[in-house]
Amino acid sequence: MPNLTDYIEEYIKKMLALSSDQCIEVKRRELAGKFSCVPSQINYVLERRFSPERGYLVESRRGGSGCIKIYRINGEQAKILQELIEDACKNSYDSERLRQLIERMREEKIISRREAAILEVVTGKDIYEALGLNPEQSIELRHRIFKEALHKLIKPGY
Amino acid sequence: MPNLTDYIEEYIKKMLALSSDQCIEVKRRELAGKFSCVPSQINYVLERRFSPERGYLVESRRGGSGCIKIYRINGEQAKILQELIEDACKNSYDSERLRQLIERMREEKIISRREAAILEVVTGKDIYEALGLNPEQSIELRHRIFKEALHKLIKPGY
DNA sequence: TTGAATCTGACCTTCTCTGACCAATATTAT
DNA sequence: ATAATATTGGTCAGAGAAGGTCAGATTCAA
Repeated sequence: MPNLTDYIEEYIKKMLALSSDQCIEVKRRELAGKFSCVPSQINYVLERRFSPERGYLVESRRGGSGCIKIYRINGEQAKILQELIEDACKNSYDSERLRQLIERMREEKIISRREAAILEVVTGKDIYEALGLNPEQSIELRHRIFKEALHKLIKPGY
Repeated sequence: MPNLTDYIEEYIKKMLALSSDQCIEVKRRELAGKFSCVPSQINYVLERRFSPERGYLVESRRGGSGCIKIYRINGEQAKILQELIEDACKNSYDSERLRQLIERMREEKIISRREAAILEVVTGKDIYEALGLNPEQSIELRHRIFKEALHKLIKPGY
């Protein structure tokens, strides 16, 4: 009944549960070997079942003794991230609201201080007003930028 | 899991930490001997892990009693960024040019991949075109956003 | 039956490591 | 002094070892 992807997912989750720090390291080839499948199957599983949206982070290194690291980001963080994305995608926050969101993301360590700094600058109203955009355009643009940036950041691989 | 390069990097960093003045001197052969590898491996490590972009400076002297000096430097990144910014500020780069600049900064490790992703999104032309801005406004805005974001990043503390 | 999820394989990129050969500098012999 | 030699470090191409990507085949479920 369950398929290969399910088994691999289950296996990884067990490993994570056994790990002390919510973080495991695997070799793609080895793991694939353990399930007698092609290595890229592992990528598929990671993409589908261990995405940021589901509360996981994946990092990897190529080359000799390369590996794949899988982190569980704490449930709170994951929830906040989802909220933020949904929120931000619904509709136009004013610049103060956006600023608060960014601040919160930084506090929750979803983004770094530098990333927050960039986002604050590019979603601040000063830039747009100085250019003679009307308020509607300005809000729309900030909103758009924020959304796009967030989408980029939660993409697998980032 | 760590590989030879990691070990050598770690060793050098420990030495640096122990040094009083953020500067150490090593013999390439000796160091290679300590890790049972070929001498050029040391060059590889220095190139990959102790680049200026990562905040290090390497000097060497050949010949009898030659040696390699490794310094930890501060503020070098800021200098590189300053130059880039000045260039970008003088010449109003188009979106492709900006993209290349961002790419280069990422390659040089001045900004992270995530930071690069944000910058690429916010300076890409797609966002502005969809909003019906005329080309001049669009260019001006991208330019401004890029400048502001970078200025923020090189502020002390970032 | 049809569209989404799963799975495979061919090909690609990145990182590491080695070895042969090159370049520079100090030391020693003449 | 000058030339020869020894001692260092530098460069580069290539092999090998991971992991990544993507299109297409297959399977599954509505």
